[in-house]
Amino acid sequence: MPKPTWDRLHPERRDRIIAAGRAEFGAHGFSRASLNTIAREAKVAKGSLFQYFGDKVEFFAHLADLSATIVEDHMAKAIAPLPWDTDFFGSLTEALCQWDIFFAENPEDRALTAAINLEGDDQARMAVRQAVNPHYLAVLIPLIGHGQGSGQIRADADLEMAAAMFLLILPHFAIAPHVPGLDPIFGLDQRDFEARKQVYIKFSEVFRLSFGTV
Amino acid sequence: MPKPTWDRLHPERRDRIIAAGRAEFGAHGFSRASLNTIAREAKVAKGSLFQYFGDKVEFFAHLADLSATIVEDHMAKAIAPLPWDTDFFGSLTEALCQWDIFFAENPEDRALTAAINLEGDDQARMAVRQAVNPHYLAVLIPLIGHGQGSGQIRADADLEMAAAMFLLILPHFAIAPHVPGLDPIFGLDQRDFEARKQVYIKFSEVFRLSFGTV
Amino acid sequence: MPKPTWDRLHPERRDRIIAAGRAEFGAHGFSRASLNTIAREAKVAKGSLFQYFGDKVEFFAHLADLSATIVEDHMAKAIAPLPWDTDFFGSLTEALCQWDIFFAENPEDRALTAAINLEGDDQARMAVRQAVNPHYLAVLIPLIGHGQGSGQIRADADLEMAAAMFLLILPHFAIAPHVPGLDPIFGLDQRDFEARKQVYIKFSEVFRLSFGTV
Amino acid sequence: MPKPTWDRLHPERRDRIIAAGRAEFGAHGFSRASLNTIAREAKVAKGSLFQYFGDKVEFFAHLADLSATIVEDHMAKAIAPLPWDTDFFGSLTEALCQWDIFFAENPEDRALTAAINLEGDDQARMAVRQAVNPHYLAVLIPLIGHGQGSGQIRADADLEMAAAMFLLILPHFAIAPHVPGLDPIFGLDQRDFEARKQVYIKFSEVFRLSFGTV
DNA sequence: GATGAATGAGGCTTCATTCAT
DNA sequence: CATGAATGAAGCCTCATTCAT
Repeated sequence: MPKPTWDRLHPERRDRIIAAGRAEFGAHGFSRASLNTIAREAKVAKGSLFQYFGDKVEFFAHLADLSATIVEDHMAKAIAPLPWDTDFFGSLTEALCQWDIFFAENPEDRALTAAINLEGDDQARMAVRQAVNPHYLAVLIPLIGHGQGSGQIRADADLEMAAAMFLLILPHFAIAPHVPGLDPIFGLDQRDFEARKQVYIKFSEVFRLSFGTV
Repeated sequence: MPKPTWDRLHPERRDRIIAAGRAEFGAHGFSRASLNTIAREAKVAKGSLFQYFGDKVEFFAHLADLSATIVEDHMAKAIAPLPWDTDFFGSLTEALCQWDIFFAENPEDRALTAAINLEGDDQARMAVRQAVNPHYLAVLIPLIGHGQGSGQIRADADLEMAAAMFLLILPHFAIAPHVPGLDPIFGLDQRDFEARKQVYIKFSEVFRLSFGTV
Repeated sequence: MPKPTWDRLHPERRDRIIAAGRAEFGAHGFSRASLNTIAREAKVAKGSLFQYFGDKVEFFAHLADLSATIVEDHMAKAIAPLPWDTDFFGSLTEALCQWDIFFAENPEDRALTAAINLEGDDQARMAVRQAVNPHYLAVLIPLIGHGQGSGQIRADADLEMAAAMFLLILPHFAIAPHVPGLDPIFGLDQRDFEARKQVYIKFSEVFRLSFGTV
Repeated sequence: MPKPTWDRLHPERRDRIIAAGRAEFGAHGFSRASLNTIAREAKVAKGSLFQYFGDKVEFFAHLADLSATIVEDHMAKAIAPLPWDTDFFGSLTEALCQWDIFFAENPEDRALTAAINLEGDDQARMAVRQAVNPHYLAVLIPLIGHGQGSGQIRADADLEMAAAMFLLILPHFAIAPHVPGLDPIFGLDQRDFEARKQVYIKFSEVFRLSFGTV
């Protein structure tokens, strides 16, 4: 989606632009982020940005894609060693903890995730989610399939429903602990990691009851 | 939250402002909504808005509160006649259908709900959700309690978790059928009501398995 | 076409804006004129201009209308005393001289006329000519009718053709003496008034031969 | 006027640049045409254009020259067979029809002619008309001389005036049928060819009365 | 209590031209 | 001779808020 120019760019320059973009879009969301600010922070002429991306939406979508790739890679590695075959739902809890930790430790990716999920502009949201969703599903789908293959998820379970619920709840778990006002019940934003872990345990349990074998 | 002036206003004038505000905030979300436009549509001086509300956020929060009240009232009435005592989860499906229908038939309340849930500005989002959440909970909490009282929800079920899941999924069910790109799995935005009803049935089933008595 | 605000404006402020607008549009034509410059020269906030006019085109059209009104008023007065009844074509020559003199002495109206007639943007040109043409015709039509009424223009002359030729040639006579490169044959831009007068005499003669009684 | 490099260019490359330039300048006029767009359409590096032409004006002037050459060649051939010696003014009508047809069938040359005649930038207009006018006159002058030689134009007619009028009216007849708002009286842009032909007949008659022998 | 004119910073985007490779 | 990345000024327009009337 970026223009060919983008790929031919000196890596150091490209990195400056990415860094500035991540910071700005993360801090203010798509609509209120300023390309002026990004250009200034990246020490790049305003017009240059438009040599690389057709418009603001395209730029945001690219950053979203990059971030989602990072998240996907990290999570793929983080959950690979877990004992899914023998303890699917325990591994799920652990995966949610890893998820929590990752976003706690990577505030920029977290902020971008928030920006992506809270975008109100139709066009921007569609572009950005189209870029991001495949990355989520690339991890989720095989994982759920694995659970079914190992006999821990019921053969007749509705996998679509499971995936849909994850797609709704994962961004929430990523963001809510750090964005005030998103979760008025658990108050995820006001608890420490240990307290949050209890929530993840409960959620895994809910999931087991709904989709797991008896 | 509105200034005292607001309440002393001629009702017809107040209604014009509310109507214009609902339309504008619904159409563009908080950040991109224009007070200029609202004043013009309401046939009211720009400055007047600031006689009634301290700022844009306060105005938005008030409209959100009003809308949530409408939704709460409607849903309370709609679900009262359902046979919760004898068929809690069937009633839940039916309630979700009513929920779907209400937002299908009331595009302005739906658009406001979307605006509220997708707002990226921290301050605005907190203000607005603080105004809205109590209305959701006012319906949800007694209902869940009722399910437990009638023995259809397990005595040891985690009611907080149940409420939290609802608070996450209800706005989604309200918005997703009409906002493109929110639900890439079920594709709620591309299905007719009958197809969506199947989703609600499945969700009730998930909920029964997680929280219901055996 | 201007917004109501425009008419309620303090006259002195309005005049400053008009003066700045005439100067800038006259100097650079519509497309290359800068609203920034106009606002600065008029000592008015950039945004204010948009309180008075919907956009750049509307602003330009208003200035064109004003200028055409000035020209119409001036010419109506200037040609009223001429002996049209007894010497139509002599009066025509004299009227063309007056026309020449007016634009020689009023460089801003001349520049605006040039800007109007040379505008390449379709939308702007249509808007602006719609505003201007009626003023030309308000003088031309009765005049030509007069010539016919007094028996100096043939009864069977094609008045439409006459009007059309005037509408084409009048702006040319207004502009060409002061804009280089428009008239490579007579070289109107390189001659003094007396030499130009010879051209007007010739043109009147052409006109007499085409449309006058024998 | 182009740099020497231009002539040494591979013809196919040169043609791509010409085609892209004609399309862009014709579509938007000189000021608003974009060299970026031209380079992209011609599949040529932006910088290359500046190897062939000193600047935008020079490029435009060259394209104008080319187009005028095409028009001149076409018209010279088209009017050669007409019976100027025996029916000068009938031939004139027919020539105007050919003129109309040519520009109806060659939208790019027409658009360029419009761009040339409506250019508001002094420098650009002078450059471009200097390039174009000789082509017009190369056809007009001998033709008018011919009319005089054959005794159909009066010996004492003012040929300069005749040429000047043509130079004003020919571009108008070329453009007005296809550019809205240029001709509010005849409404050339709203008529079909047959109706326009009536205008050309009338114009020839006007010309005959002014300059023809009795 | 109502008005609405004024503000001016800031929004995204486009452009002709240069110059190092 | 060709390339195309970089520039940065300038473009039009929008906005929430203030304040004198």
